[in-house]
Amino acid sequence: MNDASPHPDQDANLASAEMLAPPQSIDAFFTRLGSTADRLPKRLKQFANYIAANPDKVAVSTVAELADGADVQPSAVMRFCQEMGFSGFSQMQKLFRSDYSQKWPDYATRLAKLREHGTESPSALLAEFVEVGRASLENLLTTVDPIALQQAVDVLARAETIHMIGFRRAFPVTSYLAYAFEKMDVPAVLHSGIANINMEHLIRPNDAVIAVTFAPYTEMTIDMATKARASGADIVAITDVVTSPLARLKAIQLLVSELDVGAFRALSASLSLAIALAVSVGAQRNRI
Amino acid sequence: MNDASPHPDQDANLASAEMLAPPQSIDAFFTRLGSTADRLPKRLKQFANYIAANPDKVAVSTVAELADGADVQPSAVMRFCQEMGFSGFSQMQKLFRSDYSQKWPDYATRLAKLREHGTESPSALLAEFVEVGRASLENLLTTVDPIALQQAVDVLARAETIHMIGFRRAFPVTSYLAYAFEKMDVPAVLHSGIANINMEHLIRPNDAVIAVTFAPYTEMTIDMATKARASGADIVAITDVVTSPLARLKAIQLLVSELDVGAFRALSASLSLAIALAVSVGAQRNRI
DNA sequence: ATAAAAATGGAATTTATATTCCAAACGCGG
DNA sequence: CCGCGTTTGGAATATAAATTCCATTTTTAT
Repeated sequence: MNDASPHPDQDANLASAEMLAPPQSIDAFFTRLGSTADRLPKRLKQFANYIAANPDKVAVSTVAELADGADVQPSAVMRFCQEMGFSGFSQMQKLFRSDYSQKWPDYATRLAKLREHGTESPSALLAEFVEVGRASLENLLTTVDPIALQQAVDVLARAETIHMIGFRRAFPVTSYLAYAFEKMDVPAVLHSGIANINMEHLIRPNDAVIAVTFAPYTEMTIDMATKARASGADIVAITDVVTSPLARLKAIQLLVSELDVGAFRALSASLSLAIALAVSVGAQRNRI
Repeated sequence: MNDASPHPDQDANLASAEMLAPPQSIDAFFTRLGSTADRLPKRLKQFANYIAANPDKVAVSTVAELADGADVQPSAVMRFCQEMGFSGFSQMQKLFRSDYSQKWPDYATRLAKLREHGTESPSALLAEFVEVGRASLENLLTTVDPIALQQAVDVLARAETIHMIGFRRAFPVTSYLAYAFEKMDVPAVLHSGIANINMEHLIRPNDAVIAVTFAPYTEMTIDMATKARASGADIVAITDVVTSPLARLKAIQLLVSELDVGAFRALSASLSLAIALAVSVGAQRNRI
């Protein structure tokens, strides 16, 4: 923006410990934090991240509590406050406290307000997805059969290699599974369909497959799962209804009914199921 | 409870200073206040009215400040607290403070406890992810700035081509964006990093970039976003805190603070934000 | 590799805040 | 109008919190 400014009183231009007016608002505070965080030493950055993630705690906590939460020393908190331009913690807390009472209108009323403003604005749409996501998550606990889930975990924990199949709208689910398995050192292959190479022959009898697909079902997912089944692998299906084509394969079915907003859905429930599945499998494998 | 007692120790029957269990929730507190207020002496009633009218102040004020606001003496505040069953002001304030952060409860310790209890069944884990997902979704509405969101939509609707960058745990988000944009015929490129081909030079000045990364930030995402910025493209950042490295790029920041379960998170909030963003962009493009 | 500078952790100190105490004021029944 | 229990204001004390200080460790530059 104002690069030619002769007055170098911008945050960015301040080399270091020069005294500097304290932020006058929470917004100003976080703006400055964003532009300063890089330059901060380790512990101060650590604390900066903590309050960036927990801004609501500042108003109602003591230095010691915050320090504890961020896993730093109280003195580091003090240095941070001074680095941000405050005289000390108390002054900074005063800022957060003055902003605090404005936050009283809770989630419910905020949502209602957003709704009133018409479904035109992106925020209203976001509110829709949030609401639908919450509902889907609640449903998830009733649609997923705990026994089936346990079976799925057993099967996957026993498998030599886990194969993940899922395209288009299901791909975020499989790619997150792939990430989780990799992080836990579980041998797993993501069949991404890149270059149209079919890696079906990689699937061996002692392997297991996680197939993810929702109506309208992707042809390729069904195909690949069918072939995998033929070669003796177990199938765990993450899908939407019992009548899904995957049912025919004697797959262990984990059902997710995700609600739509228009033509799209939030995928919250599917992702949550997937990650819970992955972590359980990882835990069970390492336990052995 | 104690049925043997001939003295019913209900609030209503207590004439005066008998010790009495402190309220366990804000609701319980106000219920008791309502049934006790009449019996209180003048100054204490005066103070009761004050906090009934300003409940949000209790968590962030000192005794002296509240006393001042209600125009009573600090000692009156103390007597009030004790009359309500608390040991003193501090205990009462603790209740008000914990209730506030109830919106974002202390999951870290709660999860630690759960893990000690050995509740490692897959269903229990799933329940955790569902719970955390719900909390994250609720928070999403407070962390995402509606104005920034609108800006992001404008920028993306105006762009010739939209580029999506995000790897590892962020990849499910970008891949879902890619799916949504494709379905709405919005020209968009998913930079997947396949074959280590850098497609940075594809990014032209009239394009826009959606960069998605969460701590610990993926180097490549930052790199690519930086280069894109250098070639004049606008950046929309989906990230976790303002201290994110993407802040430096004058990006439009959409903040999602997702809670962890162990080393993983449910991604519910991030996905919801992403799809709301995509649909808004699609709608706005087609409107023109 | 070494010295200088910066950052850190923890204890010591200062300051703010909660809490208690008591004398004075008040209201009430005689 | 007087005595007695209750309530009140304000000062005194105890407690907890913020802030500073300094010795030790870590990083940076030479």
